[in-house]
Amino acid sequence: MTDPGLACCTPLSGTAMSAEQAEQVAPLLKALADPVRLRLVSLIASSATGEACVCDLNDAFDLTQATISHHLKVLHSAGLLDRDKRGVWVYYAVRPAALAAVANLFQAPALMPS
Amino acid sequence: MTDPGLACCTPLSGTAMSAEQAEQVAPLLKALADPVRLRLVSLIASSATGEACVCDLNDAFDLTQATISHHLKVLHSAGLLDRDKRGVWVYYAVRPAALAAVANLFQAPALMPS
DNA sequence: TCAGGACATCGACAGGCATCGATGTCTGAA
DNA sequence: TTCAGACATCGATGCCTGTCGATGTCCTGA
Repeated sequence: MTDPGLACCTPLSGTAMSAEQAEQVAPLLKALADPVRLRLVSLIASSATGEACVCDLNDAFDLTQATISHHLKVLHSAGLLDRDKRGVWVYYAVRPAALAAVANLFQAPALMPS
Repeated sequence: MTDPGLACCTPLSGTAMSAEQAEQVAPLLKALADPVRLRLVSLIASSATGEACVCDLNDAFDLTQATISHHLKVLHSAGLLDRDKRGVWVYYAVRPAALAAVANLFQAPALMPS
């Protein structure tokens, strides 16, 4: 739409992230972009053993067990949590690699120019 | 729900982020949790001048000008972008403080236990 | 074998969101 | 004053999502 001779500003550089990269990372951010899920990940990550069982996570929220289970499924489907069933209880643990992938976003030049 | 005498695991630690913290950061992640908006921020952040005008951003996507304008509004409303109208053109620039707030999330012990 | 508990799944509902075409607003130039 | 272009806003539409109650599945202990 913009005529080169009348460009309003310098053309955009080529160091920005690609559409493919954005499509890959956005689902991770989407999974984390909810207060409940953010706290769930935080609760699990900050536990002494690095994991937490669903029963304790349920107690931390004023939400139905079905809702917590749904949020855990979303986080698990996004690859942010590992699921381990031990007897009657189910334990969730964070996947450091997935979290690191998001963390790298905010240290890459594509997002943090300084 | 869980009887203390029959606890399935050690109680959750207290270093996790608070509900208020989660409510504050989640909107920022939500604004970034879209491939188009992620690329918009990346395009702006990686430009030589640290800002970009809407006309160039429009050209980078196969989307309507109305849609791009909507996404820019979302990012601006979330506090991630600054808006500066100069004559006919509008320039958007990233707010490093807002991006840093999100980046700090992934370096805080509440999310990154290691 | 059976009962109870932990967790997942299902169906439903309300609200939110990405996208579009159409239209409005503002600015600079003729 | 008028016109064209840059950008925002509006209304509509179809899809996605957070939440719930109800139900299903699986495991353990009696």
